[in-house]
Amino acid sequence: MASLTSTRKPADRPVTGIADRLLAWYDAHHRDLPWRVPPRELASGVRPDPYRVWLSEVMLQQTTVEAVKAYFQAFLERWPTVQALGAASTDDVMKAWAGLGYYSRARNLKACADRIAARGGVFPDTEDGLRALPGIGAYTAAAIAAIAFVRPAVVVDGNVERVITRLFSIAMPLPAAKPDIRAEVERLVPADRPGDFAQATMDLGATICTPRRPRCMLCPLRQDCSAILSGDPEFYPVKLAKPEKPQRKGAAFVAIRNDGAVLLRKRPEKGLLGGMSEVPTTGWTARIDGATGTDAAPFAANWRPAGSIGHVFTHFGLELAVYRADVDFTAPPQGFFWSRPGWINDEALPTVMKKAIEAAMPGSTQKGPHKRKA
DNA sequence: CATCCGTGGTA
DNA sequence: TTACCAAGGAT
Repeated sequence: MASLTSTRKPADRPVTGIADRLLAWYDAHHRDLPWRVPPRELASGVRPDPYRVWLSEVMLQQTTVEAVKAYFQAFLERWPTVQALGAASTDDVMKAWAGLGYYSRARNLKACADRIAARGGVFPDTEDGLRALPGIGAYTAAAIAAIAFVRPAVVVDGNVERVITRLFSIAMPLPAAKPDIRAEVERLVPADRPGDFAQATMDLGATICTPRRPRCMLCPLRQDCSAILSGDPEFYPVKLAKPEKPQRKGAAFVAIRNDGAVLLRKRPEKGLLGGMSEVPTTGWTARIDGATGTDAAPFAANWRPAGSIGHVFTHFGLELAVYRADVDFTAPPQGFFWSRPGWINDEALPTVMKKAIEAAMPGSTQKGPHKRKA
């Protein structure tokens, strides 16, 4: 049975063949992704563009492949090189990132692009060099080093953790099991194809060794897998229960000028939705609820109820009462600005704010990466 | 090591 | 519907 401690020694079991079987499966069943150089092309000497590898890896942090695709294409089209991204304004990058979440990534992306551009557009080709850059942590540094620079880096993401804990029946809960997982990956990674090995493990985790209902019958590693013998591979990886999310309340105020312009303001650079734009709201990021009526409106106006919207953040849920007022003043109050009429989807608005605006102005917003008009 | 940080999809 | 979770990083 699985051990709860680290007494298992990595050298106890032979691993010959695991990487080979995994890579053979990858050669035949890999996903075709916009940022990826497929194994056949890689073998014939095609090298991945480090800019694309980096951009995709940052976007993929805690974000699904399907959500990333459209944003990756939009960024690449608008900023084809890291120098181009370095020449962009942080504000434009935030606007382009709107809707993808974890907005500090966008700020760090721009900061990192500046650093790379200052080096002539050349990325560091070592794990340590990459790790020192903003927005690049242990995982991303290893992934770029392995995929773009063929370094034998130990790439461990959520997929790898799941595959490895099942393969070796590691029952120690995460994150305590991370050192053991790293040790197992370290002895599996092949020196000649570290990038493909990393991507193969992630593809396996995404399509076969899934969190729920893994398709073990189709798995190229079923003969190597310890968890499958237990009859309940889904048991792994073991994670501690997460604390339940508190529910907060507040109000949002959508002021609309007669030409359709919406009154916005910019949020502080740090913290929740840092650096993004918003319609004025009552407090709701504090531990306590904000006011839900018009008492706390940013200024006097004919505020009318426009329904309410719900939104779920990482660590709390939010219900926002939405009010709309049609106003006739031209000069924005101190700290506010008017969005360009009809261009609300071009602002750096997080999804929760688009929901509020949509409630006040049905049909005005749309999802996905913003595409600039000509 | 724990907490904070978005969003959308799935069973 | 609730609950989980996705190619994590910064502090």
